[in-house]
Amino acid sequence: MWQPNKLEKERLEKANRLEAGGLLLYPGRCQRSHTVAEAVEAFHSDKAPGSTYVSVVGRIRRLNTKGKVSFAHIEDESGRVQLFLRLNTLGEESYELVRRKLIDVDDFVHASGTMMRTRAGEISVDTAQLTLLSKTLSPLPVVKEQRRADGSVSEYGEFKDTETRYRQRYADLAVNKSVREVFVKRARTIKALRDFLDNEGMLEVETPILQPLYGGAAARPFVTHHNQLHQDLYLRISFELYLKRLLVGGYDAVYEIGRDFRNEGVSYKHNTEFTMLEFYKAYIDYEGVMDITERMFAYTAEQVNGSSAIRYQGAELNLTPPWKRLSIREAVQEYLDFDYMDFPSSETLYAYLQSRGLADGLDRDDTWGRMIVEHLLGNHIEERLIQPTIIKDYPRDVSPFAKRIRGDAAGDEKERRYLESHTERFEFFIHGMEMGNAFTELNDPRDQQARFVEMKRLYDEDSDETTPLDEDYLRAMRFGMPPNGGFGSGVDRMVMLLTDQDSIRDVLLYPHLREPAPSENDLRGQFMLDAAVRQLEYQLDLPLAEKKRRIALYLPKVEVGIEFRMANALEGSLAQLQNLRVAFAGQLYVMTDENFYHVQDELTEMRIADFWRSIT
RNA sequence: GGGCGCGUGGCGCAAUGGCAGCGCAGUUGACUUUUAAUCAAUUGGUUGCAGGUUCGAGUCCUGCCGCGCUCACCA
Repeated sequence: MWQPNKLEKERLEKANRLEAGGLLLYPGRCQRSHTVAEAVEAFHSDKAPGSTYVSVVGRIRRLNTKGKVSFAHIEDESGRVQLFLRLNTLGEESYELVRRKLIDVDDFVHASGTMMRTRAGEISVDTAQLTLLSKTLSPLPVVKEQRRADGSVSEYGEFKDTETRYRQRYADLAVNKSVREVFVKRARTIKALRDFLDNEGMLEVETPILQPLYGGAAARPFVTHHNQLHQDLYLRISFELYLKRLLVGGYDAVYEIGRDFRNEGVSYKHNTEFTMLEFYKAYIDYEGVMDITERMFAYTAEQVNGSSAIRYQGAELNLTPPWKRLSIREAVQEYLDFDYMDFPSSETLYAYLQSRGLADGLDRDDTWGRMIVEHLLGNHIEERLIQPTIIKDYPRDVSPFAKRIRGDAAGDEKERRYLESHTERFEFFIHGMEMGNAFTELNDPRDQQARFVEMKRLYDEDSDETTPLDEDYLRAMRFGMPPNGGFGSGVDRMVMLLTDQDSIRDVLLYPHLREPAPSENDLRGQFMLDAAVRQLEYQLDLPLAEKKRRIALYLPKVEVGIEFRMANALEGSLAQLQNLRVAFAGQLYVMTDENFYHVQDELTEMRIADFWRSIT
């Protein structure tokens, strides 16, 4: 339950006074003739001064009450404009609302009047009519701006506590314009990607989010259950297998932009759910995908920021094609100065890396491919790939859906082994961050089946790397899948690049956060209700209506003061309960999964640890 | 999950273990061209939660909760 603080009580009081005076606090409609930006524009193209009459709406962001004349800035999505509020123009009654500050900063208002310029030079609405559109009961955080002579804006006071900003994104957006701009650019990014892919002749499709079998990537899935069908379902970790089935169905090229879910840690570049873009195009290989990738990134950057050269975290990045392309083998040669093909097994490679002092944090039981990709590339090379770089030709055991590399070893044993153990796959990196992944897709059903089996042999059942064998996917492939190139990329990371944000959370409107501890008031209410409901549910066999009646009677009698998340803790471990202190009067029953305890008939206060001891 | 850091009025921040303070916002008053308006007065706090050490804890110790950074994990 909401417990208004001092500021909120003041606003509630104002709201009551306004309402008592017959004012509508939340009228259903208003007449808007211009957006704020249009109103300013109209003033500029105004031939005769004072001839432009506008009705604008917005939220009050600044209010300067000064005797018989006042100034307010209102803001709508298009920008801000000043309201010039004068007793003579506005009239006694309306002006009184302003002068008495019954209309506050943060309220939504409607203002009508002619456009004018104040003596200080600011274009303003000479307000003749001011109407409240929505009364704000909780004030937003205070942020003041100063516009300097050179046009730059500096802020005084900020709303920057990250936790509150993420949990109360609406307040963050309402106060921080730069945050709003990020999400405008995000929308433009996704639109640009769609436009680009549509123009490439690809068909946008939608595939299941709930899948009976997950696959297409190496990640732990979320599991859920369909009650009626008695079926476990996975939230997808990628779209890959469903999209490629569509190429079997006869589409030349398909793409999907949507949400993936991975049950893994969060970081500045990982969120449990994130937006993925995947496309598959028949009759091209990974070289073709590279070309599309480069053009797509350059195009999107141009659409969003007006240039394919961008500035990210102080670095100048040029997304203009062509990008640097090199094989992972060449990358290791270039950055770490050795040829890993000289160490063709995980044992020999590990021994060599140890001798070079490069084995820190490396698991000696890892597969050969993982040592190269996860360790050498991931830990030693990735962070140095600042300008867009395509790294291609990956070891096979980490690439179960990519086609073997082509080429002629010409009798050279080392080269023969290289060709045999590598696939036509590439990842690309910008500013040290992996941006996407692509292959010449495997379309030989026999090879694909062998890969599934091989993965099962190489990785434990519960390893992230393991990919469940998908019989239906193999069946689809047996019907004939055209040769094709596929692509997958994290859209959030792309938005990070284009908006110069260093955390994925800043490009997600609602990033995933832990459940916060509920306030004591919430707990009090929740606990009282739980206690009452439980008492009735388990002690009395009554019709629902009677239960409700008794709950209503019972509630006021229960006086509970607790200082923790009681509801959750009761289902938690004993250790979690140690610090709880519970005080209650009246009859109270506490439920756990197995037991049902009658606690006390009279006032009791004890630590939960003691309570637990007394009943076990 | 490990390490480091942070948590103090609505927001931003102070406080060698010794009276919890400042700015903004708010409230009251003055002001008919302000724009971080100004001037005068003024309200507002169980310092994330629970224990402990101490004559005395925002500060030190322990546990817990949350957030950030980082490592691990991770296309």
